[in-house]
Amino acid sequence: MASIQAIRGTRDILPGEIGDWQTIESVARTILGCAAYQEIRTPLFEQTDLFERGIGEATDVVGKEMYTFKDRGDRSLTLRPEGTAGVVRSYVEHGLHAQGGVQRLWYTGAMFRYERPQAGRQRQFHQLGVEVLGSSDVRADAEVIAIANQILQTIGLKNLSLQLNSIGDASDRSNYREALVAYLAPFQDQLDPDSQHRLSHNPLRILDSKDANTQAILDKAPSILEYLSPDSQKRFEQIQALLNDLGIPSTINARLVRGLDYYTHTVFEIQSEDLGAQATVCAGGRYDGLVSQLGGPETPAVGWAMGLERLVILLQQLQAQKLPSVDFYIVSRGEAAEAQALKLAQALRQSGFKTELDLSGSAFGKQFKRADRSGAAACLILGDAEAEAATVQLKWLKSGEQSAIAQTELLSNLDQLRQQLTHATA
RNA sequence: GCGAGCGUAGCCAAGUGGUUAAGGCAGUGGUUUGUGGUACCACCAUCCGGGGGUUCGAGUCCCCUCGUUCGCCCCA
Repeated sequence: MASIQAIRGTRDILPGEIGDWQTIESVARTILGCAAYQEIRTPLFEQTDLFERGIGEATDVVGKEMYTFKDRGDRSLTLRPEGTAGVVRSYVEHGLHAQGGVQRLWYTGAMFRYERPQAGRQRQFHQLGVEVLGSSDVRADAEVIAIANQILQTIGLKNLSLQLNSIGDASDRSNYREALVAYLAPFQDQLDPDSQHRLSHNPLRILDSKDANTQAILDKAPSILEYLSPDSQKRFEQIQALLNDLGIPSTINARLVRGLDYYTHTVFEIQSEDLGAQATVCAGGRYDGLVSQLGGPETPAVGWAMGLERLVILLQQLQAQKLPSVDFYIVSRGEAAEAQALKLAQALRQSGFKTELDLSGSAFGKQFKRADRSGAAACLILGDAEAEAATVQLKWLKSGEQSAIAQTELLSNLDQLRQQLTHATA
């Protein structure tokens, strides 16, 4: 194809589906506002180093999925593959911790990962996420999960499940890692190739393997939950109790480990039954070590991110798109009438009516046809006679009732008009 | 990065080697130069994602390429 098209893994969001995006954003904005979270906007690209140190060099996201390039000053920059690292960098750089207390932040925007595009996965995609910085209270973990849950419920999504796990602190994990490797070593030959490789590099991720044989071997493997210290254990029990009190059902999944290195203790995912292989709609957890790792003071933190494209897919599954209809469709013919029609349209718009002006100049019959298709409640008609008398024909399209009214009178009785509109559309 | 499927107009879609590429929806014009939603008529792909090859002849077969879908990896 000779014409230029959007590059692989990117997509235009056209007017027909923008409503779903706006629904999701406004629901989230309202809920986050009520929970006293503040929006933060950070740059789309950062020093490459930030992601390498923050996310972990051994992770796939950093190892093979980053959009990294040199700028003209020979600096290595990377299009952000996720939101947390940038938010934490900003938090440290601007000394937000010095403001004391807990910082509750949220963000939304485009993220970039160089992956093979697939349903629910693109190279440029959008996330909405929250970060609570400065609290180690278990209630913070519960709060962020409750908010995620509230957003998804309010949007109207069904068939979701919350999976919960604890991966303990660094020492719990290193104890467990040893135990897991000790258990798996004798089975090394029977593991799938990826898992064999991970045995030496990142053994915990073997738990995630979808290979049936590997999973069978894992059935008798030790569980991370048996290796939690008493403190970690207590945390995990508390979070479960809190969610239970909040009436949020959850499932413990001891094999849930996340792909980014910075997580500690609580990790969770919310999955949908109605998506394909990319079923995770929201994921997150606690990351107590990240802030200090990026040069800030020891700061406990917890957060999550949602994949907006995936939410849009789910939203589209459960509602037929209905075209937004307009209040008034204005048809006109003749020089004077056309000029008056424009003025009338502006006046109605300024008063908050959704008003569409027919610009075609074609025959009245054609204009009426378009008026009908626009789904307008009423049609305003201006021809030579109306222009002369400074009146306008007001026609209710559903009933077909039509009457002449002075333009000034129309504009001075807007409240009444508004009432008639709600009746006409009801 | 790997495996498999698909790619015909804005959308859905027939066509499986032989002159001019069905049909439906949408769109545009008309019947109707001041009144719509129904109906009827007309128009709407010199071309089958792109490039190359086989053939007397290709949308139809082969190769490459791009895109897309599903899965793996991984992830939101």
